[in-house]
Amino acid sequence: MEKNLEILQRYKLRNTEIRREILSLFLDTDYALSHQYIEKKLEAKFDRVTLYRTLKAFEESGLVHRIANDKETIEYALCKDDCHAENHKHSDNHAHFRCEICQKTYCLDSVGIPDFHIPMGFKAKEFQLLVNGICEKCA
Amino acid sequence: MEKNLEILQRYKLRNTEIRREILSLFLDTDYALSHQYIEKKLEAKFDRVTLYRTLKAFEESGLVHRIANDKETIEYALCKDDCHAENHKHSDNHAHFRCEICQKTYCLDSVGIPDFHIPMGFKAKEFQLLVNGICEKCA
DNA sequence: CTGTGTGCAAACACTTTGCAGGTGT
DNA sequence: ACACCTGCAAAGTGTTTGCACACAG
Repeated sequence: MEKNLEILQRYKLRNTEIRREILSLFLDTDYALSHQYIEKKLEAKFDRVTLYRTLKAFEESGLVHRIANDKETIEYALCKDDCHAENHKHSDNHAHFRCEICQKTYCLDSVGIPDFHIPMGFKAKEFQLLVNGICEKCA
Repeated sequence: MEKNLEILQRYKLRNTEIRREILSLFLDTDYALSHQYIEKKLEAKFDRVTLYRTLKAFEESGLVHRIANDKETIEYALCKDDCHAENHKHSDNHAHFRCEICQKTYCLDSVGIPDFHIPMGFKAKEFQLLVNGICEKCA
């Protein structure tokens, strides 16, 4: 995978097998991935600890972002399109959609966070919008 | 505490010591509480397991709601004002604000979720807006 | 060659479950 | 009286740390 290599380089991540594979998983999937899901997909090919560290490295480099949800599990996603492009700083300011039925979380890159009024005194820096509902496929 | 008793009754929760105390904690605090925080406050007065079950009961009865965040820990909050009033169904459709410095999460009851466009095919049911930034006190 | 990544073992932290006894209504 | 709540013990699950070795740059 040429593309994977290039992406890893851009984020100053070393080109190792597990990183290439996990990156491929992210690229091939249109919803957010949890540690658990990835582990299952990788079928014990790698150590669980390494997976933790890989996800951490991906997050810290800015390759993926963590998605807020009200469950116990954390999910990660690549931003689509130009988000993981030149600007090494992620703008996570788009909405996320979580399907009640299939439990998958999608980035709604087209949905920016709309303007709204914040009470006096609070300085807002970043917004995350989580929408719960039913997705296309489950409808 | 007269008020506590009344609230517990309204949510069909039995009037036990731990429930009264935890409810008081929620009433006395203007930010969201995590299991950990409550446990510390209660100073080993009750079993940790009971605390888990109490929070679960509070959540299921609709007394508190779970707040989405991108950390590992889950936080709970009473809705302010009329939210934990007559309607036993919570509307969590208000924004939450998390301070980067003090790490506290506040309900911004005054901030409703604004309208925005959801892509075709997705059926939205509930919205949660998380705002990260710096709060009044830490500014 | 050097610094970083990986796998293994173990520790640690978090959450759930089952059961016996106690308590609210 | 009955259903529900609590505490304890234990199991189950998730996450982190330290270390030795391997590997990418």
